Amino acid sequence: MINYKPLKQNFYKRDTLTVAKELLGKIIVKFEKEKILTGIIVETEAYTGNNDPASHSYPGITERNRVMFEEGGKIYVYFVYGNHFCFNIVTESKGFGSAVLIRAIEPVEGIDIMKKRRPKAKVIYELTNGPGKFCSAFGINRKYNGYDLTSGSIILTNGKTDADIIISPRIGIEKGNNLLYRFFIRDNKFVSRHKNNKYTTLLRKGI
DNA sequence: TATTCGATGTGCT
DNA sequence: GCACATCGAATAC
Repeated sequence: MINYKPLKQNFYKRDTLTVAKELLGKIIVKFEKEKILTGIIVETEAYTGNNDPASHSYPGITERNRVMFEEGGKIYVYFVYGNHFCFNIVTESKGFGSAVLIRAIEPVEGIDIMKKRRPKAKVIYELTNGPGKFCSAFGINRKYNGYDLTSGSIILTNGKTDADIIISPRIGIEKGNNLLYRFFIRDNKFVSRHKNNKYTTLLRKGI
């Protein structure tokens, strides 16, 4: 088994849009009892502390969004639509109120476990091509809220960085639709499907 | 294949 | 009481 080296906290304590973009291609690793789950991050969304009306942090600190205001490198998990969890990575400095939502990953290790947790998935990409699906496949729930990504049972590590990326409006929100805060890897079949691709912009990663 | 819609729990007004 | 960073079944074509 590979000895994964966690990204350090200074990776997360930067501008949220930069972190959201650079998270593409990174590997998420979850250590379970005698098992390991890994996957490549292929789709993210930024939720900033800069006058972003769609961000949970927008109204200020509450019991739910408290972790968003902590220092970059923490996990923010919340429950949504009565059924699903969403996994976010807190960014920037303490008090800032910002995070990146992980919307989709490409499974690498532990696919047998993911299939057991998502028996309805007919093809591999249905295991993790959406924020709720990813959390279900990885067994992520509210107990991970507030976890430290640099020293716990979930870490990120370096992966590929040479793919093209696409920027678009965020999915499933009403407010802040004008902001191009969604990032995903071009032509990757694990990206969550959605209708409007007409506002997307193509960029080469690293610019 | 594309679009609509119901289920569901919790945070916040 | 209502909105909600979703999913998947049902419906319409």
